[in-house]
Amino acid sequence: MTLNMAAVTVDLVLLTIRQADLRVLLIRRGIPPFEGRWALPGGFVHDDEDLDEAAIRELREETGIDPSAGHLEQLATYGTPGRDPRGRVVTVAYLALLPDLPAPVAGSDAAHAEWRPIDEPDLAFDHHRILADGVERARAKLEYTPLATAFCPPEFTVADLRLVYEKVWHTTLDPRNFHRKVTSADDFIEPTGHSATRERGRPAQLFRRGPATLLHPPLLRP
Amino acid sequence: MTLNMAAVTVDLVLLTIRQADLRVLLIRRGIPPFEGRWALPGGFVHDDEDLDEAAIRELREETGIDPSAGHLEQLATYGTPGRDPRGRVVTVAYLALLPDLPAPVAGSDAAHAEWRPIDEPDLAFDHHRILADGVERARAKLEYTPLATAFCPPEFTVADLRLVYEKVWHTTLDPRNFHRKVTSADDFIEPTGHSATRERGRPAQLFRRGPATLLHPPLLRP
DNA sequence: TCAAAAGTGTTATCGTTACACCCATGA
DNA sequence: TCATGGGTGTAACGATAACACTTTTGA
Repeated sequence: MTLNMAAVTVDLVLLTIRQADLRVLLIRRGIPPFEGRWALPGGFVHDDEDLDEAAIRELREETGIDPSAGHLEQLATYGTPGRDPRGRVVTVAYLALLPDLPAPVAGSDAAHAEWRPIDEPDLAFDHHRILADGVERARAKLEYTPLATAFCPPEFTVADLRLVYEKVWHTTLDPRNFHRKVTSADDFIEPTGHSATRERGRPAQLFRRGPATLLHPPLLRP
Repeated sequence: MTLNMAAVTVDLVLLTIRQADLRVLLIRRGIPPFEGRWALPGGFVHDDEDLDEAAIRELREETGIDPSAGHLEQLATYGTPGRDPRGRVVTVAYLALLPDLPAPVAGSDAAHAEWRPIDEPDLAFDHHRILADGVERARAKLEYTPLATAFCPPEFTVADLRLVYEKVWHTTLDPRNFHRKVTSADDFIEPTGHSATRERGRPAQLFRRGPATLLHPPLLRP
């Protein structure tokens, strides 16, 4: 039973909107291999643990937050021989979309964790490819699902939501048409009755996530 | 290095349109566990082999065809403890969309392979869930990608392509509007100049796959 | 009163749907 | 000639994009 065996890990692509930019949580590696390089957080899957459970546990360890605040899904699995110089390691990557946390990176065995721009170069292992796949998945999912709300706090304005789309897609959207589209899409967002005043301008209504699981009609990238 | 280790397999969800129905290739298991039950084809990933390579090898072994004839992509990974009674087995599932093969199931260690309806009950392991995920992925991908052509032979008619959509989505589509939509979508299909006569009716133009990787505008499920 | 952001109305355009209609073949 | 499926035309409808305009706040 030793042939065809591999170590199994989960790696996390944690995305958030922070300081008006799309960012990913990276960890500065303290030990070889790739010592001193940025890497995705992750760890071994325990013997009695399902893959999703391992991803949730790692998310809690790295950020201290519950996945119900955002969104967590399996991304893809990477197992090229030699991707880890220590031996055969197959990693199941997970993608999380998270609100900007007031309490960031609480844990943690991750002493040097930071929210970094998504174009950070020189990542450890094949993490550049995993990150690129995660970002592309997030971009595509924003079109057909209401997952943009996973980047938002429990109550948010239409402008907050628009900023999510603009930063993830790296584009600009017409605020007036965007407003009409998201407020008229079935069950996407629901008004809470409250409103929020920013520094300037008219106060905006606050919304929370609606029950929709698919966006109809979709919001297509320009 | 023995903790957190698992056997790694690939399982294949091979879909085709056969006898005017969406079908999946299943294998009748000859040995325990689940002896006598239908299962997805699959096998162990070799020590020097990438995951995609293992999937391609298994596809060749099970069907004798090259994946370039259709489409092969990673689907998802399943690793619930206890999913295989023999021990910890993590399986990376792949989804293939294939044309109806004149030479089916050539291989093979799979003595009892058959193209079965996709609602086949009582599959081995957690293969019911994997199959359901594969079918749903195929349904979704037909909306936004030109992958319906992967179910077709190198030359096909618009009616052939429409049948793919109708069988995968389990619905009916207006032949006239479908024709206009697929012939006007950018780079989806290209006329070969040939035409084909069926038993009845006017001969139809033959097409081949175009270079598009995304379908614009998309073909949404009714 | 002004700047800034929220939100509504209007119009041209495009894609979809439903269906009338014509075309090209085998029997 | 008729039945059958291939393929085009067209009009009503709905979604989108561009942008003029009104609303509500802080400074």
